[in-house]
Amino acid sequence: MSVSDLFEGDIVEAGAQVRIEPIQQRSTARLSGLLDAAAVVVDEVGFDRITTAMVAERAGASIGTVYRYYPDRVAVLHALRERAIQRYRLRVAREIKLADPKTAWETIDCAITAFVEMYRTEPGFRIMHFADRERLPISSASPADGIEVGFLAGQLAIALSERFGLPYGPDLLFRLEVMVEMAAAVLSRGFQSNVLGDERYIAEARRVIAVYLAGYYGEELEQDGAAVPVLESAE
Amino acid sequence: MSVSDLFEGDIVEAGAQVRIEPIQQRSTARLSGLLDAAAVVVDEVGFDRITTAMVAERAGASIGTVYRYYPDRVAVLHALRERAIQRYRLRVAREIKLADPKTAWETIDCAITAFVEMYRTEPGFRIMHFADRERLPISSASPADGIEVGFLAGQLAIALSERFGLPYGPDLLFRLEVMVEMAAAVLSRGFQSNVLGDERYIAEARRVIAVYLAGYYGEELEQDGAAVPVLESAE
DNA sequence: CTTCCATGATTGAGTTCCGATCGGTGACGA
DNA sequence: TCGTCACCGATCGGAACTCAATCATGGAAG
Repeated sequence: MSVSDLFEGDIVEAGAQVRIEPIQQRSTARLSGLLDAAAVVVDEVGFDRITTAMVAERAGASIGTVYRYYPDRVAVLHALRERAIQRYRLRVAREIKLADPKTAWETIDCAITAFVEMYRTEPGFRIMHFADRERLPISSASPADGIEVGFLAGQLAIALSERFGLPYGPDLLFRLEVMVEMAAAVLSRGFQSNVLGDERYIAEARRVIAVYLAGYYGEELEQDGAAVPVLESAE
Repeated sequence: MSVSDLFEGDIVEAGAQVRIEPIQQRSTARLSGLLDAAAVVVDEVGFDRITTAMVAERAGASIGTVYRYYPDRVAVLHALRERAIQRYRLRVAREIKLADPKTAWETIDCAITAFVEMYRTEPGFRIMHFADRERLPISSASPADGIEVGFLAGQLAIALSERFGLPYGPDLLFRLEVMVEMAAAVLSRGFQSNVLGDERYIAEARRVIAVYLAGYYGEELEQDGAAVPVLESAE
């Protein structure tokens, strides 16, 4: 089983997203068209100001059509987020196939690269960072572990343990969860003032994550010839 | 000049927050009462679902009063965020007075402690992490540096350079900006599933920031017997 | 110290606008 | 050709927001 396969499967939808599953073909196009419109509108006016009318108009549909598929305004945003997550996962998979990572770090780096790519090409991707996550239960792995795991941390944990022998368990999940939060925060900060993404923040995100990973699992790490500060295994 | 003084002054309000500055005393109470109500409502129903009617009722005021002070619904949220920032700054000042930090790291650690305290005691503090920051320009220091600096990073930069000799400049600002993002992200994650704050995330946030700081400015020191990277008074 | 009143503060019914519905119409596919 | 799917948009309910009337305050005048 290839690492990238992990990122290509379907994940269970958390809660009913759409009211009606599309049957005919045109409706599938409508559905994604609505989300496309929502994505653009989000970029244009922000979350607070988005209205269903805007989405409908932008999608060339009527109000009723929006409500045929989504129960309310926020459900549209949730769906947008879900789709963004799905697409991000696919992009990670693609990136992994492309880069063929030989280490755990390179694998994680693929996830970072994919994240940056998404920010640059996917309208409305900011929703990943800014949406109110409280009310967006994500598919969690094992609450019994005393930690709810986001989709990315969960998938990476499986990939890294199976492929590169990192010991699977609460510790790995926790650390990946921390990594995901840190990387997402710094990267998003890089896109806050610069739509193309401030390269300094992007580079720093990579470096920070590399150091963090090395601190727990790695020895020394070379990158571009420059000596990167590395953390020794604590304890 | 004490370090904590830096965190006690007033900062310029970014954009007109309130329509009318309160003159009489009772109105000041009303204003903060409205924000108190908003904070509670935010915690209860989330951002999307908050209504001006809820805020008014919870504050024991009428709808009209809300609109006397705030131009619209989102303005209330913005004001709530501004106040949270103000209170956080005061709390950092208090924490610094209390802990009397001897190193740059200890100073930053005060900011972390204050952040955790705020999460625990200040209703609606989540707004710091979840609000759409795009439309909330914060008082920036010097856009000419090629980097917009958040209030915290800016203040910390001044404090750390003046008190502990860290070289002031774009690099320091950038690194503090990164630190702020990382710490806020990990800490907020710790409060996502646990209202009291998951201690593992809090501890990890401290550790990560300490390591990051040490990576640029520090050597190693001892703390609590365990080898924890700590920053010496630089220079 | 009391009265008085200009002005700040508050109210809540009313207006506008947006979120959401639903019955009617058109389009697909079998 | 008919049953079902998809779409529309007038319409309703409720939330955002206004404003003219009313109340409260605190300082000035006596």
